[in-house]
Amino acid sequence: MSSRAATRVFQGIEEEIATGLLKDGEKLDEATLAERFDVSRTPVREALLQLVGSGLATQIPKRGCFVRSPSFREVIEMFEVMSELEGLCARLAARRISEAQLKRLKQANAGCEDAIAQGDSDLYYANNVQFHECIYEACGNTFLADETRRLRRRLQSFRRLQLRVRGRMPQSLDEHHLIIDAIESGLAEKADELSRTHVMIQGERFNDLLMHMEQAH
Amino acid sequence: MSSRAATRVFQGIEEEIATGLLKDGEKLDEATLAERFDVSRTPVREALLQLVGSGLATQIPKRGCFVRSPSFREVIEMFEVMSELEGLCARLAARRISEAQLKRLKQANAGCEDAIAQGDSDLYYANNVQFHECIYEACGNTFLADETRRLRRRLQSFRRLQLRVRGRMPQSLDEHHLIIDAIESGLAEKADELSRTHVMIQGERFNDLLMHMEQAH
DNA sequence: GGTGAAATTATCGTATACAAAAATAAGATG
DNA sequence: CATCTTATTTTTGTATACGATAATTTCACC
Repeated sequence: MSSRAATRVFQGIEEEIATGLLKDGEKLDEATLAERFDVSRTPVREALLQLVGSGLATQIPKRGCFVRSPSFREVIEMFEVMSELEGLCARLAARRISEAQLKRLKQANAGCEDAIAQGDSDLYYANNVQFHECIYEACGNTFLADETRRLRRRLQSFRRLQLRVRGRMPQSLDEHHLIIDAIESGLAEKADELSRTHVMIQGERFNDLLMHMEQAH
Repeated sequence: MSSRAATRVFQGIEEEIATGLLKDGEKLDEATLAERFDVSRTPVREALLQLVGSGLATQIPKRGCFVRSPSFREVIEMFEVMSELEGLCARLAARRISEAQLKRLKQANAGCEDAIAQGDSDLYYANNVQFHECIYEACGNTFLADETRRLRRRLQSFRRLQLRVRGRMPQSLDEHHLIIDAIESGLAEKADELSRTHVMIQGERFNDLLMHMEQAH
């Protein structure tokens, strides 16, 4: 955790948006937030600026900031882009990965297997992050890796829910194995294709999940 | 022009970085900038935050902000991502473009032809922007379009130089024609492939340009 | 003369104060 | 009673003031 109040507020608001405490369209009142986080308006304003920068809020001049949860359509659009970026990472990784990186990639996946054996979805989540992180590093394009992480972060809250969807974890693991094989064999196009569908399936699962949640209502 | 001082300062610094007045690694001193733009430190700090957010500066806690021009390697990396995004835009556009959008796409390209006939590189640049803008709109993915524009904007200063490279404009136009044909025929994969190479050639040309500039020294 | 510690200085990060603009409420007029 | 105008209030955007931390300088000691 950073010692800066501004980042504390930023992460705080970010989390409240993710957990649904702050809903879409809700006004982010500077004075109220300042009081709630027990700081002055200055760090709150800095946090709001960063929120706008990362797309979680919109700012209307002289009218204030408002929560901007992406619409259903927008989430699908983000998954469409995410699948492309992940695909590119995998394609490049297939050409550029080192032995050490490949080893770590396999270790991360082994961690995923253990998590499934233990039925621990949080542990799976952590190892899954590692798995993808290995590919990002192996792609040899720092800018691409950063951009992909950024988008992954934005999709995080939607992604985490998906793992709870029945039967997703074992299927995800199967896909990981195929991706590793393709990368290890240097089959760039195959690794790309597999990764793209790996992500797009998550997008579709998100769709299923929404349907399910709407039915529950 | 915005009425906000913060955005004025942001755009001002942005331009000074683009024109080379502020060089890589140079310190962005809050007090100095405040005096130069005739505002207080508050809007300067907001501008710096935005600069950091858009990757033009880095911030070291308790030590201040510094200009962060992308390295040669990073520019190449950005082109690598850009080519992928442009490719995705074209692939989706091939599936989703409307008649009206296709018409505007052809008009933009006709504008490019005129510009070449007149030998006007600025006019070519303007119509070229229109050409790509049409594809962004036609891809039917607002998020993708926004992200691609964002990256295009960051590469702008490097891109503009390239058109001056000998023989680039006519070649670029040929590529446009092929892309239009692929999109019109609904050949998604072909449109993707053509667009990707279209951008990557620019990356390579940027490479050539750098070599040339280094020789001139 | 060189090295290390303490004092000084500078700058960042935050709080508060003020000004300007917009939203809201109140009142007058038809 | 509705509507337009005007006054009040709320809130944003900017300036200034202050405290804390890191960089720098000074000075003692080896």
